[in-house]
Amino acid sequence: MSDPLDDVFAALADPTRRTILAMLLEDDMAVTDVAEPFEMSLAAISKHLAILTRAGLISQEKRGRVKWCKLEPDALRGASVWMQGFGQFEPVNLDAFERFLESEFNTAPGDHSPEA
Amino acid sequence: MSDPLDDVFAALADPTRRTILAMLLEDDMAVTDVAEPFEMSLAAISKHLAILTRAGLISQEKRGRVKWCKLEPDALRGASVWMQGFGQFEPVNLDAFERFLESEFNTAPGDHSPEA
DNA sequence: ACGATCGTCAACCATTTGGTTGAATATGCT
DNA sequence: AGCATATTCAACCAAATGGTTGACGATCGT
Repeated sequence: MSDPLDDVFAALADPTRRTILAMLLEDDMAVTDVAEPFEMSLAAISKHLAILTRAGLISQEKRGRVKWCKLEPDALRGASVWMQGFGQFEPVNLDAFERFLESEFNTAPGDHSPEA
Repeated sequence: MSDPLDDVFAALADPTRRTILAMLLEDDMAVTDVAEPFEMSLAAISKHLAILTRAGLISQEKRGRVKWCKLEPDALRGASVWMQGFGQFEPVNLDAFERFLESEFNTAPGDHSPEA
């Protein structure tokens, strides 16, 4: 009954969560490591990660006692498409959009070289 | 001290507000007319519009006793760019993106034909 | 000047959010 | 077995959110 965009945008509305996503852009991380740079409890970060998971923006896989967090960038697609409905642009042709991105950046899928 | 993205994404997280934005895509509207299709008080809509205004997503101009609401799609740019930092796409060349959109849809700026 | 319309304000309310702490659970190490 | 580490759970809290209603100030039409 509730639009997934609700969860995605709500998840993105918090700066801590956006920072977490940016961190995960570089590499998958364990919950404890995600929490390390923040001045807030591990439990708080755990909640943030749960929210990101519910929004589909990350996935969490438990391996041993460590739970690994992985960015799921595809979850941003819906939101991105929605937003592109504004501006002067018409409802967007995603296939063409992807072709455009490919030709622009010549990037193989999943091949993002971390800059740090 | 607080990131404008906080306000933009928070504004977008509510389905009522997203619907309002979609309505304004077709045309500028008076507050009362924005409120009409919703089953909630005018005051509630007025608050939603205030939130959209604070996020920069719309502007409001009072002409006579009527306050006109106008979509400000540029406010989505920052959020859009932020999001495009994810996925497999690298930090995006917006100019190229716009050229792409132009060539795809061949649409004069502001010329959006409403489908309803 | 009067009444109707447009929109906001103020007070209130229930629910959600973002954080805390301490206990609990699950796994790994020796 | 026993202890340390990784993570969540539960209870709690303050503040923010999304809604209501009723009163209010502006402006329009007659």
